[in-house]
Formats: sequence, structure tokens, C-alpha cells
Amino acid sequence: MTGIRAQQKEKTRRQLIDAALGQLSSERSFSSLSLREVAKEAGLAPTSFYRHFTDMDELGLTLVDEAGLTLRQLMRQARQRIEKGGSVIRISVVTFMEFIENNGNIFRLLLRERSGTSAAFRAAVNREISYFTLELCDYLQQANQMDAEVAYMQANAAVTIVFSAGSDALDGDKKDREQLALRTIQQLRFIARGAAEFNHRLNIVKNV
Amino acid sequence: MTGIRAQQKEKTRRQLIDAALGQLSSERSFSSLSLREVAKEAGLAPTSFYRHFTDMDELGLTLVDEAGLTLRQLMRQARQRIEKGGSVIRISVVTFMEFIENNGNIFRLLLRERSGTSAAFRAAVNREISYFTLELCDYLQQANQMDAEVAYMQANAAVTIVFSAGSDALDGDKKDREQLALRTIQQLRFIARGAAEFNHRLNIVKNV
DNA sequence: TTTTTCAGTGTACACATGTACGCCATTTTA
DNA sequence: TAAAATGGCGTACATGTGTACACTGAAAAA
Repeated sequence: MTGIRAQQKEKTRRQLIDAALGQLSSERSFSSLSLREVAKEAGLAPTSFYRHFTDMDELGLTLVDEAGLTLRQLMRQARQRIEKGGSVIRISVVTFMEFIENNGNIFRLLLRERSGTSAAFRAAVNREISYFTLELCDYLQQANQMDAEVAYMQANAAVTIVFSAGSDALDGDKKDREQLALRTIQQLRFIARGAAEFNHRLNIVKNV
Repeated sequence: MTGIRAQQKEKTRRQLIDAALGQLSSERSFSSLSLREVAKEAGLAPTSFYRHFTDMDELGLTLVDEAGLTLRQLMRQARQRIEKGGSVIRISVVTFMEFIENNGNIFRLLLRERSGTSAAFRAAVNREISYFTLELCDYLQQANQMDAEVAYMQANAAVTIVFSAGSDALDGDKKDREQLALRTIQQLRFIARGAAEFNHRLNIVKNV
């Protein structure tokens, strides 16, 4: 017994989430969405909204979680591609750019709420990004036998660069995005090279 | 003759600008400010606002210009310090962190509107940041005899990293900020090292 | 079967917003 | 000095907002 009632409730909850996501665009931020708008878009009376969320904020935090999920799915996709061989950096950047093309509004949500007016939102977004960073950090340590701290600094810098490029990509066309990808790849190589060198010197010191 | 009238007008215009700036905080973004609030804070009747700006948007763009001005003043300060000797990277980062401490709300404005819902705002902020980047790019070319494109990529990456660190610094305390500064300095060194090496290889190719 | 629970509705209210309009007082121009 | 321009004010209005409240019908529990 699933509970026909709980099932229906879950369904309209999703409608609310999807309604909110659907209203996001380059000229519409989550904070500019009203409870009434979202409820209307979901085909609900305004007051029914409260049966699912106490607040627009609560809905928003749910969206951020949703975005984090999409982000992790992105990473899985990238890893699969990497296992098939090729430049790790290139594949990662290209995958990320594809992600942005297909999930522009979700990415915008993350970008905006990261510097938004709600501390809870900022924390939630930063948490998602830190997962992202830590996974990359692990990878660097394992694949390149890197010092933990050096790996973290590289991972953090790389994620920052990639997210910033993603932000730029949102406003550009296909052509811009390709050029942006090339630049980003080069910048990530700078970082990787600098970190590797530092790591090398660190190893020498350790062995003495 | 200054025109006692124009003089007074300029004064209340400033009051509006300052009122808007004054209302910005970590939990209050420009887009959440209402025309009435700003007018009230400036000691004006709501409708008088229109004597100075057609729109809140127009006020906002003025604020972005203001922020750009502050940013350039920051660079001047950094250059002065650098001329007195010391690590360029360290001095730049420390200066930037000081800037954030003293101008948190202006910096927040830039961060937020860069990913905001108004294309005009985004363009304005990106313009200011590109000035910032280009100046650094010039410096790198001149001081390190760097290839133009490599210098640009380094400058762009460095500015991205520093801005992102600035964003993180906004939410932390003094202690966090110091640690953040150290990390940022190291990351900038990674980038500088990687770029320098690439530039070196480029020179070899050119000389053949 | 009877009772309880609860997702969803419609009405209603107080409140904040942008801005049109007409007025005033003072500076500026003629 | 007379006329025009203009910064600032108060009133007024339509619109959108969050949410309190009482209600309904169907599912779940007793």
C-alpha cells in the first residue's frame, strides 16, 4: 500500500518544484518569484502552497538540493567519459559546458543564490559546491599522488575557474562558448602545472 | 555662478545614491530595495525620486559606476604599495581583502548584479571587471615580457580567483579571511608559475 | 460503518508598491 | 520686474503580495 493520498501529495509537490524551476530564466531569479505565481503555474490555489512548504524559502532550498543532484549527475557523466580515455581537463570542461547549455536555469540558480540575501541559501549552495570540489580533490590526490593541501588548493581554484566560465557562458552564444572553453582549458593547465611543480618540490623536502 | 539650483539638485541626487548604498547589506540586495524605501531614507517624497532617476534601474547603474570607481581606487592603492617593494601577489591580495572589509556592500553589489536579472547590469559589472583585468594584463606583459594572450589568460584567471575569494571573505570573520588570503596567494602562484612556464616554451618556439 | 485526517478551495484583509496628477515655492530666464 | 522652469510635496489609485480563516470532499483510521 503506497497510500494513494501520499502519492498524490508527492505529485503536486513536484508540480510546485517544476513550476518554480520553469519560471527561472535569465531575467527572472528565484527571489523575484512570488508564492502566488508559483502556485498558479502549478495549477494550485495560493493557499494550497502551504500544504507543501511553509515558505518560498523552503521551496528554494529544495531547488538548491535539486541543483546539487544535477551537478553530481554531471560529475558521473564526466567520469564515465574520462574512463574512456582522453584529456581529463578537456573532457571535464566540455562536459561542464554541455551541462550549462542544458541546465542554464539551474546553474543560474546556484550562481545567484551563492551571493544572495539568505544565509541559508548561501550555505546550501556552498555545500553543494564543496562536494564538487572535494571529489575533484580526491581524484587529484589519487591520480597524481598529490599532497592533500596542494590538491585541495588546485581543486578549489579549478572549480572556481570553471564556475566562472560557466557564468560567462550563460550570456554568450555557441561560438563564444567554444572560445571560452579553450581559454578555460588553458587556465586549468596553468593551475595544474603550477600545483604539480609545487607538489614536486614538496616531495623533495619530505624525502630529505 | 554655479547655479544654486543645480547645486541643490546634485546634493539630493547624492542623498539618493547614498541612501541606496546605505541600505545594502548581506541580507538586502539592490533589487530588493523599493523606490519608496530609498526615497524615504533620503528624506524625499516618493514621487520626487523621478526628478533624478527615471527608474530604480537607472539608480542601480549609477551605483555600479560608483563601485567601479572604488575598484579603480583600490588598484591605485595596490600599485602604490607595490612600488615600495614586496611580493606583488601578496600585496595585491592583502589590499583586496582590506578593500572587502571596508567596502563589503559595494563589493556585494558587484557580485550580485553580475549574475542578476538585468542584462544591462550584468554588462555594466562585466565592463568594470574587464577594466580591472586589462590593467593587470598590461602589467604582466610589461613586467614579465609576456605574450599578450598568455598574459590575458593569467590575468583573467587571477581576477576570477581573487573575486571568488572576496566573495568567500564576505561571510567569514577575520580569522577566516587570513586563511583565505593565504590560500589565494598560493593559488595565484600556481597560476603565475603555470603561465610563466607556458610563456617560456612559447618564446623558445618563436626564437626557432 | 463511523470518525478523523487533510490536501485543496475561495474569500477576505491589511499592506506595500509604482506612478499619474495637480499644486506650491523658489530659482532662473527674459 | 514679469514670466517661465523646475525641484519637491501630497493625494490618489490600481495592482500584487502573504496569509488567516472557514469550508469541502475524499482518503485513512477506528
